[in-house]
Amino acid sequence: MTKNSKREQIINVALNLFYKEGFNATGVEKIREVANVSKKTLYNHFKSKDELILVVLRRRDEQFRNNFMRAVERFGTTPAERLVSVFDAADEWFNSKGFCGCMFINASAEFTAADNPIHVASAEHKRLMYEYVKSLAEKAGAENPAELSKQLNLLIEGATVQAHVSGDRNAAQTAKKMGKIFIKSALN
Amino acid sequence: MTKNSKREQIINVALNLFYKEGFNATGVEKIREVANVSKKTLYNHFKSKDELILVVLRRRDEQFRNNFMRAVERFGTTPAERLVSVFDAADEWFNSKGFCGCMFINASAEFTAADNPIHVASAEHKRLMYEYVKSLAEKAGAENPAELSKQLNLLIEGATVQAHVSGDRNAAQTAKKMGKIFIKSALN
DNA sequence: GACTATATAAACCGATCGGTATATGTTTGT
DNA sequence: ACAAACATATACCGATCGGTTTATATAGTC
Repeated sequence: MTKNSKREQIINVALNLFYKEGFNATGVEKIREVANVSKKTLYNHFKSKDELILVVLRRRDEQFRNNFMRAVERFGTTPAERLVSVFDAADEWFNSKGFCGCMFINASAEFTAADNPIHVASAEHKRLMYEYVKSLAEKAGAENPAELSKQLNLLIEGATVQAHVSGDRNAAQTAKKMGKIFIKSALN
Repeated sequence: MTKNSKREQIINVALNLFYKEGFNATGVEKIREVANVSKKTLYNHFKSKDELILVVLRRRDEQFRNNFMRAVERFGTTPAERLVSVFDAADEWFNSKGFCGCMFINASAEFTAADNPIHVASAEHKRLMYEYVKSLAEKAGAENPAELSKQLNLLIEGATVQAHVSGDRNAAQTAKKMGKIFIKSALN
């Protein structure tokens, strides 16, 4: 039970620090200190900082999509409703305490090269979000689920940026109003 | 004439390195080396790395908006056309060599605190882009120029993220198709 | 009770960080 | 021709970077 507790502790601490302070700005020593763990232990579990970042991103992806999907289900019941609910889920996220933008957009900003494993992992997260919304669109009987998902995701990304960079607390509502038009049109 | 050449050289080099490699990942020593300048000279012109970053962001804002506006004017002639052209300008940008996303989104990702001067400067750039599109919307006689500008900017942000994170070369075209709907609706 | 795995603290590595100091040129305007 | 302004190279500062090493302690398993 306590077998993986150290590892979990490191991942959780690293996730919070990376999200709030950034990846390059967060030193391994800081993570070690906050996690209350020896450096040896940290490097027993992760062979490098880059590997830790990748593990953290995988964890964040799981947590984020899980939370997002549960929020969508909470805000809507029918498939059609749930397409709209993605913006309510986004709204809740933007206005949650400690919101610092999208961790994967942030990661891509620090690791700009497209072939960097960290960048690739970020793109993968976006692909999974796309797949999720596409599956919602399919269940709702959208005309072109792939296109609708791409459109709704584009709106979410845009709202996320406005919420973070410009501190626009209503960005999700703006996007929701826009998204409804495409949803309605796709469900004819 | 060569009076400010050192200063200009430093700004240009720093701009390129910050954009391609990131802010925290780019050391002052690297900038000094590439700019072929002594460290003393660099610190005579800029009292700290943070100040240099702020100067670079101001420069980037000027260059970017200037270039963007000229592209918009190149792609469209009437005010109504030019509202659509913002997506052509974005398209050109996304597919230009060396594209690494939006420098201001990237800056906000590294300096997440909303009251950080660097973050504030990024928000200011977004505000100026908003004002520009709003002025286009006013000239085109849009019903609600402020709302239309916010919508179109949200689409541009979303496309920028998709283009950078996911490497989607067609993101601007997706956004253009979406934007046309709001433009048409606003111009009734 | 002995063995193995995992934990610890702390010293240490070379490299780099942002930034300063010093002492010596090289322009530049008058 | 001369002084002020700006340039240079280089050494230096303490702090931190990512990562390793060593020697010791604390678990859980047979």
